[in-house]
Amino acid sequence: MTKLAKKSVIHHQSSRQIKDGLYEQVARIGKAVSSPKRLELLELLCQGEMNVDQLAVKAEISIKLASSHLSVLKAASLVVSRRDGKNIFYSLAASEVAQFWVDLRSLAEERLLDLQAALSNLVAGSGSLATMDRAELLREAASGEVVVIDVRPETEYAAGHLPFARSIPVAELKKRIAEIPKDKTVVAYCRGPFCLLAGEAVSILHQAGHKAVRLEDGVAEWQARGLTIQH
Amino acid sequence: MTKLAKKSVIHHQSSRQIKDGLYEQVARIGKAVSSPKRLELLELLCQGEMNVDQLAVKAEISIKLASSHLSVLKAASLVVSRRDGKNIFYSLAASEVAQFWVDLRSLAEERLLDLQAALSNLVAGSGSLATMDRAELLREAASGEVVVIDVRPETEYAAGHLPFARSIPVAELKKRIAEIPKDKTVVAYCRGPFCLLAGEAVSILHQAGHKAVRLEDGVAEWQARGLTIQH
DNA sequence: CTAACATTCTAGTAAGTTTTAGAATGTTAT
DNA sequence: ATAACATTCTAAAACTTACTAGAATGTTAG
Repeated sequence: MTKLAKKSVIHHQSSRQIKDGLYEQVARIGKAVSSPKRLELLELLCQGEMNVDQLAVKAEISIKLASSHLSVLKAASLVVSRRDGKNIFYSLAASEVAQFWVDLRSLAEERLLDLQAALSNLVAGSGSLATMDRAELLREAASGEVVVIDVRPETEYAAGHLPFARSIPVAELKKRIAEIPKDKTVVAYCRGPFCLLAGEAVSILHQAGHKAVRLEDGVAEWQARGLTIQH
Repeated sequence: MTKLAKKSVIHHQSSRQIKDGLYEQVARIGKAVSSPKRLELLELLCQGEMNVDQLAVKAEISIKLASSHLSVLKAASLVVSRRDGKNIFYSLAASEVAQFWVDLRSLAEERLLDLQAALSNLVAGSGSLATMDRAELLREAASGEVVVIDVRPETEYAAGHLPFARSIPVAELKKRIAEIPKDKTVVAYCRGPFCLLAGEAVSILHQAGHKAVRLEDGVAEWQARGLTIQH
């Protein structure tokens, strides 16, 4: 009656314990996305399947650290892995994860003034494509009025890209610049608003006398709007 | 040239530093939603404005702890506060925050088997309203075929509720059960899928010989589907 | 077998989080 | 002035995280 009373049942959860358990589960996802490096890895995986080495190089961290972050993401069921020969390839566990990354980033952009400021600095450098909406862009790309180029590494282009886009990785842009017609506006895109590749590409194109603008969307943003991706 | 060279510029950020800064900002939101108690507070605030004391009581934590969690949410710009007399009332900083809570919880439900299992235990107790879709429910509620009751505390009902819903807080349900017509199906809802109030209400109604089902939606879920809330 | 890819274990440092508690402070209503 | 509401500061304990490094382990291709 005194010490042993407690709650009189042991194998039955109190409603408080049930609730705590539920919120704790959701917090697992929150914890998984509470580290900047894990978010960067997640965004890279939105570009398509990659092995640990590619992820580590692109995120500029050690393989061991990448591996441990990836195992956290995997424990939260946000990513899955697959072995192919010597390599282990990671990919998003579901398309909802890409959607969630876009939602999370959008919320952060809406709510955090620091982030808005940082992004407007980036945009100031290379004119962003604010005015043109996606349907309009699609129409102009289809008709050939504008040239859409995907400046990510070619493997990411191969894993999925915007309709009518051509692959010209930013690393090859200078030597391949002759491929781009001088009389048309070039729309360059990369991994999304946080990626700097499209900005670089626009600078290079401007220096070469092209009319070029940046599209902030990447494939994840494009898909999040319900638009289709080409393979 | 040796030690001072480093990167030759001090007031100019490297592209790595820029990126790190961007992801770090987004991680601020992730950190804010990485604690179970903060998530519970966020869900409570989805029900409407509340002061610290109400939040602390409902989340079953001390006022001081509630206060410190709330200041974390405020630092992440997810909530705002307002003083009214002796009380400080917190509320969501924007409707996008409620939408984000629903998105985050949905992702967790989709990805985490543990959470699915915990929820199916809850649902097993009180038959959930899986079959009826929202438009259908709305029609039946409008025509009076079903009776929709909001079993949250009355102040939460007053802050916003589903169309055609009547307020009968679960604490008063037993003594007010005569108010409910015996010949109609009762649909009870509360704060959302993680809230146990509607389940309790359904049990009480069943014991009293009523036909009753639970609607898992709360106002946040209802709004997240683009449906309107009544005030 | 060897080399390449990746993970795991151990271990350590550094830093941050969650929670509780006591005391002090500030604001507002009565 | 006093009481109620809420925050802030301090401190401490328990815990978790991020990162680095070295060594060992496991898997697969050739």
